[in-house]
Amino acid sequence: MPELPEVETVRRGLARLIVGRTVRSAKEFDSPKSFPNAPADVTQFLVGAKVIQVRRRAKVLLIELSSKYTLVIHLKMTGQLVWVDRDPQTKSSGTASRLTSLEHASGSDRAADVPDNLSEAPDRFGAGHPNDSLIGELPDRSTRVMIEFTDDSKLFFNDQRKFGWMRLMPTAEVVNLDFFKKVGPEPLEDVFTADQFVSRIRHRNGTTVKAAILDQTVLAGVGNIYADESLWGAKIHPATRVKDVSDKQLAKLLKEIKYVMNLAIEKGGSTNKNYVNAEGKRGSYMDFARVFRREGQECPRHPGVLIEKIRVAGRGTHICPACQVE
DNA sequence: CACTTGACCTGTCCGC
DNA sequence: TGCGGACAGGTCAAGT
Repeated sequence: MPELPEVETVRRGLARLIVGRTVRSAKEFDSPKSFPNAPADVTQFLVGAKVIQVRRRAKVLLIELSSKYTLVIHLKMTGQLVWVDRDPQTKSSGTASRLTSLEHASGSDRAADVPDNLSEAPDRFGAGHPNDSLIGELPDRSTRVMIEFTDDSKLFFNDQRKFGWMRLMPTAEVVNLDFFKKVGPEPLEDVFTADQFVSRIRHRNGTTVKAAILDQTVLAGVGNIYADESLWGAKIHPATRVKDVSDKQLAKLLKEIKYVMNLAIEKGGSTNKNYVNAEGKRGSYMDFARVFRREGQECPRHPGVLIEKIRVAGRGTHICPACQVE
């Protein structure tokens, strides 16, 4: 799925595209799997409601409605939230300009925290053209929910693997979800310090450092791509036990997590395969990735040394055997 | 309790 | 070309 930078990119797009719009109807294509709310709830709290704001916590999107209900959405591996204007033919020309800045979310434009030795991301050319659309005519076979607004524009929840979910619930009850009770701090918030990170990750001293940063209760938002990218940045082998990583190395690791996530947000996220933003466009971080899905290519720090793919924490894992020694 | 593995699904790619 | 198996950005539940 989308990891934190991808979900944040979708959030920013939705904040621009759907805030202020009013829901006319909602249709679920594979009831009740994706959207199991009772039809009566949908009628009462979704239809007729206006979108107030779009928030994010960890990898979860929260679309707040004027009905005091919120759509809570987790995209998991292949989920997409795509907004389509009412007339697809004018999509490219009309979409962005027609929608003036309804809201700019706070803290959006913080500068990337760039470690000095990594001030330039390797700009090897990847396959992705940042604005390529991966979306054809919607709905398609992966569409699970379609929400139509009163201006005839539509929001599609597509999800090929059907791991994702969408729930309509009272806004006041969102904080009581088990996931939100357990999930760790937001890594990009300034109040989350290296000391806190070290203290939290030390509770996972017995496992590998990669498993620990993928653990959403340690910190929120790291997934497989940014785990590999940040561990390479910090020159830590992913299979190293947390107890064998020094506080200083862990502080460096957090700095790298912040760096890759900020860079990824700047690049509109990573499109490995399915991910698209709220306008159906891919992200370009993969063009800047140093190790993720680059097995067989040279390490940017070690010309002649090839990146390897191994398995750590049950996940495909990319390392430079020269800089990341267990 | 801490940690690891399988399950959830569909699609794609790779080797035989 | 067809078929089986492995694998894919996440998170739970069940197992050790």
